Amino acid sequence: MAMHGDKKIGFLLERTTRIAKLSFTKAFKKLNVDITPEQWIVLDKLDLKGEMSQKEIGNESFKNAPTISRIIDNLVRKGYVSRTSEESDRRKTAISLTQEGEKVIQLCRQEVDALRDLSWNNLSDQDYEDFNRIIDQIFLNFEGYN
Amino acid sequence: MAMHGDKKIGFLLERTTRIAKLSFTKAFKKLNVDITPEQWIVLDKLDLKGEMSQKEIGNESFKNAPTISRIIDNLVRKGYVSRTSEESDRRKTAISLTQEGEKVIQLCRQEVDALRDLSWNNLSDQDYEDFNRIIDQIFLNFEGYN
DNA sequence: TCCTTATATTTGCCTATGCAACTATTGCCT
DNA sequence: AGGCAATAGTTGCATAGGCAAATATAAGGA
Repeated sequence: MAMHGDKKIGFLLERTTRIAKLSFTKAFKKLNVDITPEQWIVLDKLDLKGEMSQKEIGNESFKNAPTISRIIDNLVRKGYVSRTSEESDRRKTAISLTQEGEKVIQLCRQEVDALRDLSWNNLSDQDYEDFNRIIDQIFLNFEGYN
Repeated sequence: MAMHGDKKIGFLLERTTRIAKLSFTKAFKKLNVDITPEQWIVLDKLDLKGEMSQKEIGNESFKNAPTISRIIDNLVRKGYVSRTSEESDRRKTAISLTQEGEKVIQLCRQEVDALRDLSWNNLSDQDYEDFNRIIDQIFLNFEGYN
């Protein structure tokens, strides 16, 4: 395998992740919706799956417990989700979308999809498949190191 | 072009970027060097290019001025770089590696290279080229949105 | 039942990053 | 020269995220 020095993996990932976040941030601002990309991820998960515990949200979005806890704090403060202590296991809190939260989903869904499609401009279906495969493998490689 | 909903670009990027940073963080810890991946990026740039202004460092690493300012603050506090006001233009500060900073580079270089190679395990040279091309195009696509 | 361990969440402290506002210089134009 | 715009850097305030420690609750074993 050849050298990988000319373009640095960390740099490529970091730079593109950052501009992706910025783009989504601008999209929400354009729509006059006061959420961040991370908050969108949580709202979107709740929309797809319904009520979830913070632990479940964390597992599915690969974020740790403190991070999820604080993102939920902010979403509760904005009135987009609500916390309810679960009866069956009072360690858990059930997180669910409020009506306001559902409204936010409605407002943003189309633009989010459009932006995701835009990110694949000038790239083929084959590129899409390759990218998914490669970035998953890179993830696994790092996972093995940890 | 087909739908891109099943795997979400933001998620793929974010997850892999995060584990990459974590891996580098652990590598530095293993070496008993108290730097972060971001601080490494700056030290590495300075090692390659010699004295640079904060603006130059920011341009090359795609970080904004406040971020660079604070990363440099931390590196100065640790004694790995020094700030000198430039004579020709006193708005600029010349940042340079200290001897301690050079020592850090020496200590880490090998492990950083090894980790970068490891990230390409089970992937071909073609994959490497494809990934670079695709992620660059994704970056450009988002850049057009902004 | 009592004790130990595991799990879910929260909080404190730190770095990185974004935006906006502010300071200090330099450059340019009239 | 005088004044205004551009440039380099810093600082305040916010979110995200990492680690470690603390709290609350549940589960399992002696």
